[in-house]
Amino acid sequence: MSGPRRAERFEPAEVEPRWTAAWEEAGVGHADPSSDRPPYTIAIPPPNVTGALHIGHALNNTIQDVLIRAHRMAGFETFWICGTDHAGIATQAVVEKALAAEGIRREDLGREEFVRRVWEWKEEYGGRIIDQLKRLGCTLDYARERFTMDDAYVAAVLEVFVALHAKGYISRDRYIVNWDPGLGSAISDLEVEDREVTDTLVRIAYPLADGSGEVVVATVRPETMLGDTAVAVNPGDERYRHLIGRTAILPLVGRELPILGDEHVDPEFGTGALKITPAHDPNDFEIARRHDLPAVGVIGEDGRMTPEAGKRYAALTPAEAADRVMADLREQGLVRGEEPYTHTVPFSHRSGARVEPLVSLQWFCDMSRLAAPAIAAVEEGRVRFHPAKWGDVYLAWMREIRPWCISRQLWWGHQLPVWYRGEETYVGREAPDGDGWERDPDVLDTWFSSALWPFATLGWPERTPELERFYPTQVLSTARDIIFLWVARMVMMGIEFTREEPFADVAIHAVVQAPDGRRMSKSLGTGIDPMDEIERHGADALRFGLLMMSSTQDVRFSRERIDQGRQLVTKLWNAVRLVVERGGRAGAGPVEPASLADRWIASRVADAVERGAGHLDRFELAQLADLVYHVVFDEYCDWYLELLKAGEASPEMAGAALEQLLALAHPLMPFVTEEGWSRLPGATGLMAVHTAPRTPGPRDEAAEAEMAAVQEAVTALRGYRSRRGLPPRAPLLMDPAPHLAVVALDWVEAAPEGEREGLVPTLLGDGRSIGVGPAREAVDPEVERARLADELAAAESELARAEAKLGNAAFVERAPAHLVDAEREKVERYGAERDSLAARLAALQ
RNA sequence: GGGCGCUUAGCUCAGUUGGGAGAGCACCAGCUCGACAAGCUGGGGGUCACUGGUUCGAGCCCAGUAGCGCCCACCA
Repeated sequence: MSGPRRAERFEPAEVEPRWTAAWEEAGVGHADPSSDRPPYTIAIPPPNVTGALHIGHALNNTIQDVLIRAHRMAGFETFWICGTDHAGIATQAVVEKALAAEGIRREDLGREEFVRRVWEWKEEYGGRIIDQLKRLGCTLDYARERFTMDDAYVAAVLEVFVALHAKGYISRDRYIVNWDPGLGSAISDLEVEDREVTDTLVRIAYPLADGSGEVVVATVRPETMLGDTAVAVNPGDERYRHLIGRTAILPLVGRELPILGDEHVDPEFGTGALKITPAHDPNDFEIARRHDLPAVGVIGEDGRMTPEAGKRYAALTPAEAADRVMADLREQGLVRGEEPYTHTVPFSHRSGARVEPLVSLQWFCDMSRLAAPAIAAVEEGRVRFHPAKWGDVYLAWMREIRPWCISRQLWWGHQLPVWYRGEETYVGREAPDGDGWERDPDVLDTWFSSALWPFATLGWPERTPELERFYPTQVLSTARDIIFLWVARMVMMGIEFTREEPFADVAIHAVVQAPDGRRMSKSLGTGIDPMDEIERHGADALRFGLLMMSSTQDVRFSRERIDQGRQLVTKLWNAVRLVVERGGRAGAGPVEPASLADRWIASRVADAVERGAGHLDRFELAQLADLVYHVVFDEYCDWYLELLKAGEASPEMAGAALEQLLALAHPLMPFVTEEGWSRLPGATGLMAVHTAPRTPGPRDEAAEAEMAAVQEAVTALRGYRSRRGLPPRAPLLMDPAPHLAVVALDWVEAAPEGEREGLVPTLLGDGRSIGVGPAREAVDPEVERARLADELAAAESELARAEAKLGNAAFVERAPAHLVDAEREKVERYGAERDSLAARLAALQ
């Protein structure tokens, strides 16, 4: 008594880790600078050292692994640079949070001890994402893992800072910056996001000094009036022109404010008179520079009112100060109106706090001269974006580039190579000689060090073998959200310090959103953990699904795509089992086709290989995934393997075609293809380094046309069988030789005389017969009548359509001849079919 | 205020140079057949957002409209 036969199932959880280990052991990802193969390098966008793999990482790294694996198999010496980023703010925040759980503040520890704790944290938890990348199947060069705070990397960062300072690009300035009160640090323009907020727009009367009246200003930040140093009006504004040059008195403070004219003021807005607070508004800051006005800082870096705001307000929060100012103004009868006002307000991307613009002493990098060659690089095509439109976005930003505030008031990061002693300032990697020098406590913006990633990871400024051999890199793959933050800055720094563009192609991929269209984020609870998906269906399925989703636009996460990947994995696996069972082999070299089916599949595989290479060249990975799916599923499995089972194809060709398909699919689904390869007799070595030439064979148009006829016929017969309710077990055999299929169906006798022609016109076109056997089912005349009526209606509709087209003289005259001929052919064919169907229907009545 | 993108089946999305609209999931019907029930076969389902234009012919090209999304700019 034997139970049902059990298929050997593909178990990703068992299979995948095994191959990850095998690839690592074989050094698949390890680059050899002395190799004579052409280099192909990608620098991974370094994930945050404390981070975990999210969907965006999974997609981005799948894309990179596809590119790397495909080029490795194509004979390149591939180097996928591996590493993590110290991610100053994010990492510091994570560690601070952990310390807070123990009731410790970083100030309690002091800087040195705190930084030591961060390093401890990094050693303990820093490798998690690297392990996750291995689980995803990524063949990075793990042995050369880099970190943006490695000694060599730090040296590169300091070298760059010193060099840029020497050229006069980096300097220290007192300037209005985006102050993040939550972080206690300045942040750059790119780390600020606008949010809509409804505030109250209040109108405040400022009395004129000569007692002749008042000027009314409008503001949403009444507490900033304490720092006003002028009132501005538009010089063309008739209402106020006479006030220019006169003086107003700042209420509550008593300061004299010059009234001046400036084109920036919009007469239409508010009252048309603008209070000028140079220390707390970027526009006011500019106006103040133009008119040489002093700045009075009333909000401090601690986020509270300063002594300069006056005793009554000092140490309050700005919100408290606003209330008190309003109360005091009301008391003095100086409030002239209040209305709700909705506008955009800057918030910190980092801490979420409302950004407080304030004047602060910071280090800035002038980007204008760095930008010029980086603009030319894209304009002249040495750096190409895919899709190309992102190049325009890059250029638009670069052409309007502004100074970059690079200093951060944090503890974790690259401390500035700047020393002070009294009034002296020294910039250099080592402290200068002499006593009393103190190092600037600030650190650099994380993106400053990230900007050096493609060459600092290769040992620059040393001329290492890796740098000589693998720089510049070929491709940079990322989502669009860091084009400015990172991509643009890498191009600038790469050109400045290596005289070469750091990469030639920038592949911009989709941003994966939550299934409901919201942003995927842990805090919103909309995140999807890729490791869960791997657990569910395996890394291959996840990789495939993500690639299918990665068309050029933003896309919602769809688990169905991962299911589709799982289907393909299963299909491929079972195809291997069947081919092995039928005696198929790998590595047999060119196989002589033994049948129409063989010729057909060889041609279809050649087509897929060729189109796949094109998709890869154009970074169209979603199309590549779709192509692989269809050639494997629809062509190889649905048709070719069915023909193999029917004895219409040869095991030799089945093995050869499978070898090519496994190689084609391997970069997308490395695990199942590697496992399948290992099961195929004759297969040697790892599929991951399978470099057998995959130049596409010749297409066989004749075989494709004949096979199309067979497919059409078989599909028609299956449809007929199903509509007639005949048993699906009824055999359906094909003999493709020499030119067409002869179909034998033992139920065909049930079809009325004459119907067979309409059923399989392709087959009977040159007189071949259908083999017949005993009828198994009686046909219900009612059902049959209805079916014939439907088919008659369809034929008539087709006929009418073709006749209408041919009735259009312009069509006959101007359309290509083959299309016109096709319509003429249809008129004949459907005319005959209509007549035949009508006759049969009449016979049934 | 400027720029970019999107709108195709119930859902998520493909759709090459303009020549009879596709996939996965979902749905209906039938199938445990010696690769595969994580499966197979057949089927139903679409005003390609809307309006106009170009063309013999438009999902595709052009103009406009509406809705949604993103980026940049940052009139207090």
